[in-house]
Amino acid sequence: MAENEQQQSPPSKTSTPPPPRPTITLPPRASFAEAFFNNGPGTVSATGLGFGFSPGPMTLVSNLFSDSDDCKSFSQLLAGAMASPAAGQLRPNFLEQQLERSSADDAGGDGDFRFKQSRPTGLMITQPQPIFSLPPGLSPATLLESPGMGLLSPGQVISPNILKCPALVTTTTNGREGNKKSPLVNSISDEAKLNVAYVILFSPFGMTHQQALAQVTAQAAQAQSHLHIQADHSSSLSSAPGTSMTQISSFTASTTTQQQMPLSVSDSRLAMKESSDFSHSNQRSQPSSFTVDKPVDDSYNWRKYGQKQVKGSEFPRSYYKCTHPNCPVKKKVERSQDGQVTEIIYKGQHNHQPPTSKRAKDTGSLNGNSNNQGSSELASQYQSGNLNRLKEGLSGYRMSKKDQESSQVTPENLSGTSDSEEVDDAETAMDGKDEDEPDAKRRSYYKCTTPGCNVRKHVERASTDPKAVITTYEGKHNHDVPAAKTSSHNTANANASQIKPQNAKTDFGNNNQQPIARLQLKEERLT
DNA sequence: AGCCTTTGACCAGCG
DNA sequence: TCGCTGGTCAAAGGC
Repeated sequence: MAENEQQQSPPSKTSTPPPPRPTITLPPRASFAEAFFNNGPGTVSATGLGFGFSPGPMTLVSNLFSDSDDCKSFSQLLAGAMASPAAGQLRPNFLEQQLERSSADDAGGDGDFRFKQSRPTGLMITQPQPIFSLPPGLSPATLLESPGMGLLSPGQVISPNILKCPALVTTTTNGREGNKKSPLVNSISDEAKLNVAYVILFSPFGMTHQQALAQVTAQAAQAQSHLHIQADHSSSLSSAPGTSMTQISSFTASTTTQQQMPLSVSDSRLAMKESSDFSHSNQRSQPSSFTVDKPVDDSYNWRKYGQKQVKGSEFPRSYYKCTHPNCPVKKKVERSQDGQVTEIIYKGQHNHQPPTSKRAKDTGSLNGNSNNQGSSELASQYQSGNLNRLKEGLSGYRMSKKDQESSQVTPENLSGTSDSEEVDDAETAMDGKDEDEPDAKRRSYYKCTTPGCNVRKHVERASTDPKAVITTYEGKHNHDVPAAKTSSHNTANANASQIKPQNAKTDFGNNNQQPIARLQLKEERLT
């Protein structure tokens, strides 16, 4: 860390110093163990159905929103998912689904990629008190529309507390590669970036989403408390490293990931944070000691071949190549001075399977039985499984010339594709997976009944636990949220209300704030 | 010995 | 053409 800080002295060349970013510094939170094992009553599933004791990916996300007072770190949430018996039920294709849907969401083709298509039209944002300020022009809605909220499903009740959480995955679209500016983002102050909890929706091409998940999971071992809310006028969503943060690591040291964003199929952008392996026996809140400059653990071996201070980025960018012979994959990693990986951009596609045996060093695991390792192994397993088919299907996405050249597929590039086909492919692939899975899931499909609205919802329930639900949305509602009405389907809201009755309003001090509206899941009925 | 990181220099694209 | 910038090379050194 210190090494990084020292070596990354400001470049001599003049570069416009980025405006100060709103920084949220969190106080040390409860131990990881507490958060991990005591999944309190505040748990709300993303779908509102509640995962209860068996958190899944969505639960992780939900937890972000369910946690009322004390922010649980995303790491904690992830860790919880991995440790849970339901971890095995973690939809290996969950992220894929998100990917699919998010991709499909872009059918709008307005060039302004947002995950908003997946967002609820009226996400309810609850907040006990103002926690942070958003830059002028940045409304909560904007926040939620950001890719960072890609996993948020309609109906979720979101607590801005999420914004206090150590954020995990962030995305950036900057530089020459993805300078898609969104009107919304453009309205945001320069250099302001949004750093929100971002569950790996997209993985790097050669990397399965499971691996991405594994990485995030590995990161779960690292409790970090910092989050920047920044709006980057030049990016749909950027990762913003924390310049100021309260580090709360409950684990033993080490490295790995965090993730991120615009998705690429043959190439994705991934923002990962270094994560720590952890041992359940050591889950005290304590200052973390990050091991910096270690390649993010994504099951592949990388060799750093360069580092540069990139203009527009306050942090140096490192260049890595996959060490596998003839593998063209490269990745760019930006780290903050505190060692946090703020952005990872993959380029190319691995032409090989991930190394079967993890490098002993890559994670810096102090106990050879880290989650990280397990995660990687898990990822590898998935890698060779049906997910590959899904990935292959994804590779069919159209890429713009630029992206083809860079082997990157940003969400923008996905627009115009036959999302329905892609989704179908994905679903087909997943169906095939089910056949192999002893733990069959039940796949329900819903469609918004509003005329002309093509939003679809896919609800998966574990056969073994009806409460274990993963809901993925496809498309964007082209209509307003129906008038609020009591609905048994509006469980999310109900749950949220139970959990945070006091957080009935949002106070971001933003004029663009929209009236609180709770998504009516009920409207989406199977057709 | 092999692999990796570091780091200054070089190159190519772009305005 | 020139300067800026991002990306890459490659030598040196460390582990």
